[in-house]
Amino acid sequence: MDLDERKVKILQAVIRNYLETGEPVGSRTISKYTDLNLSSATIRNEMSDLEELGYIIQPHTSAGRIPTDKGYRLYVDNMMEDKIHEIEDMKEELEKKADKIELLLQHVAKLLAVNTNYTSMVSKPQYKHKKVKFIQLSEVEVDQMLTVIVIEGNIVKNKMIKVTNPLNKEIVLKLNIVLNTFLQGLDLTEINMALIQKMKEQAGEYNDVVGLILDAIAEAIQEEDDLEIYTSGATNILKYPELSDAQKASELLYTFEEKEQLTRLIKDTNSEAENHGIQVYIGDEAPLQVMKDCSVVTATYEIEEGVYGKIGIIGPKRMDYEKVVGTLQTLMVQLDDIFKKK
Amino acid sequence: MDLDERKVKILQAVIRNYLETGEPVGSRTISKYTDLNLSSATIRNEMSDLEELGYIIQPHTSAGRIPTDKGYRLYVDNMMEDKIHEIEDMKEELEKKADKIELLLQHVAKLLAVNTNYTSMVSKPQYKHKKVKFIQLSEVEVDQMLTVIVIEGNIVKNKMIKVTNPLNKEIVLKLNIVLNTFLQGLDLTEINMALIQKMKEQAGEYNDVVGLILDAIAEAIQEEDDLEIYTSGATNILKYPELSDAQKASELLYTFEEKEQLTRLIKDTNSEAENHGIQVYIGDEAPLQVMKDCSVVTATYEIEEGVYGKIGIIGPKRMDYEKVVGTLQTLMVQLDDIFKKK
DNA sequence: GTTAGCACTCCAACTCAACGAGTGCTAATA
DNA sequence: TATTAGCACTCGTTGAGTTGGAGTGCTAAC
Repeated sequence: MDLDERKVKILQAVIRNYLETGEPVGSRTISKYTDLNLSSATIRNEMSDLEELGYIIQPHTSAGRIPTDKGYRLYVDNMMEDKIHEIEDMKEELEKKADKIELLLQHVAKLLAVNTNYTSMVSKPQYKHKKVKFIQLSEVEVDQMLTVIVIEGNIVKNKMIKVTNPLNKEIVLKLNIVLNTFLQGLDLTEINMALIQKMKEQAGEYNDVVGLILDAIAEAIQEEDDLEIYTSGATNILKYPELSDAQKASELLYTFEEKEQLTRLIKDTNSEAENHGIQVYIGDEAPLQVMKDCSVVTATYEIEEGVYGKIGIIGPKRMDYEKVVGTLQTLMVQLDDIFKKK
Repeated sequence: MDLDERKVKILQAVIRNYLETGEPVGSRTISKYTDLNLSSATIRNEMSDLEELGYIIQPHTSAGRIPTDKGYRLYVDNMMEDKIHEIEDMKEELEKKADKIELLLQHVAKLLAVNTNYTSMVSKPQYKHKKVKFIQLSEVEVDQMLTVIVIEGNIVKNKMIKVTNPLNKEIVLKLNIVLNTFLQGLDLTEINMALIQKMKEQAGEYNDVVGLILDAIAEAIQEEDDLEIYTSGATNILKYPELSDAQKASELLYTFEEKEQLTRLIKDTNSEAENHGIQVYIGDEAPLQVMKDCSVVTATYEIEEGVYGKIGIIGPKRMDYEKVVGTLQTLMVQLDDIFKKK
């Protein structure tokens, strides 16, 4: 027995209907609401076959059928193929816009969630080797020095430094020159003891300030090291009865609040993501145990060669896959627009 | 009939027990687990009185009693008086520590939530008249200028500005001097057209850059204008059955996710808060309709004269008030420590 | 004033039957 | 041979009793 066209159509109908209602769908429903013009009895036979093939399942003997993970998988693979290709082709060339990127991504997450009624997450792109691009030391108050550090990707970090004895303008100028000539273009691994020693020599009696600034740089780069994730619409999962029983909902919501599990998810999917397109994880395929009753759709965006982040949707398995993929797509276009405008 | 000491003790016992169990408490329980040495019948009589006085209520005829809002109010007012005074006395003198303050407050929120098992919120202190303290323009790349703006409270903002024709070092120096001499110490209302015109004159052919920088300043100050709120432990509310029915929980969680309702709450409680101490809102007293089944405890902290933020706890009405107030207190001490150390 | 005792109330949990949606199977039909 | 009508069967859901227990109010005795 194999999967002929009619079976696929019936499977499609079952899935579509189940996506809408969340209830098991019976043969009579399919018979009435499709243009196949088959009696419920015939549908029953076909559905029986589909069950044997593992695409649908009965939650209990006298209930309708619901799709299995395998069924969803077929649906996604077959019916979405076009859409997915479409998107893979449009290589988003996102202009870097590092300051305010947090707000932007938060906004993206929000849009995603509002448009889909599912939960969204967006990860901040990470540069692999964070290089120092520019350092500036300036006096804000007599004992307060401001260190501005710009790292690769025009990410700007600030750190106030308290000094006990004030530095005069010349010293500040000199320190700025020393700092920039020594450190520009280096990442953390390249700033070694020998280098630090030399800088401190040049700084003379102000070597303690250099120490503080180096700490600030380390801190700034370290800060960028942990993958930041923005989520939105976490409470949307409560809209789907199959996910909103106390136990499950609580675990899921907790996962969205404490994001460190999500970073694992992002990292896991990153490593697999040789193709930088859209990926769909259904049920147990999802990289996190808590999401075993969910589907996860992720997309990768690149802001420059090798620097990319993820955007994703988490929702029930009866997720409106077409819409989700569509939304991810439009949102990428919008992202593009925003980046280009600024 | 008035509220004698024994009635208060019984009321106390009812509330304490209800806080623990979340179940209506009966006369027998009180009789057994207090040192009053009264039979359940006597307790029954007293409870009947307490009900008549409006401190407790029966959810249905043959059930135990649960405290009314009035009951909780008495409990809080009477039994917490000492604690509240204690805290009002300890005027927290929080040293300002503006950069990284976001992380710090986030941490505070987390600690609060973890310690209490309720939901916490922390608002960022706001300066009323945001004055420009320091401006710095520097070249990061040939067409990329970085504007650093420090405003009152040592809040640092950055903005990248793209220029079409590069500025040489002298021009940058000159612009920095112009910007700082003209703008230092001013807030948004004081930067008027006349001033802007004068600055542009001084900037000569680079007046467009001045325009961009002014925009950046406006943006930076605007950004600080909206009250930022950090929350933690939103999912904790699901631990309390009386709050975790689908409808209520969903609304509450949504409120914590979309924080703009919380800003209203903070602002409302601010205006009332002539006393900068701890305030308890029980049930309908809470400033937000969604929290009508909750209690809200807020505390005000001051980082300098007139600049304060709020920290607060939202939980079920059967909240462990003593613990919450205690935790708020310890956390304030910790906050103090952190500020002083740095 | 306190307590023991008892009748009463009412919720929660359980059982049970009726119902209905949906199935599988068989026999008839095109 | 594929499709369909018909029917018996299954099983979860719903709603109506039933019961037990926790808790109360009241009364009479201490």
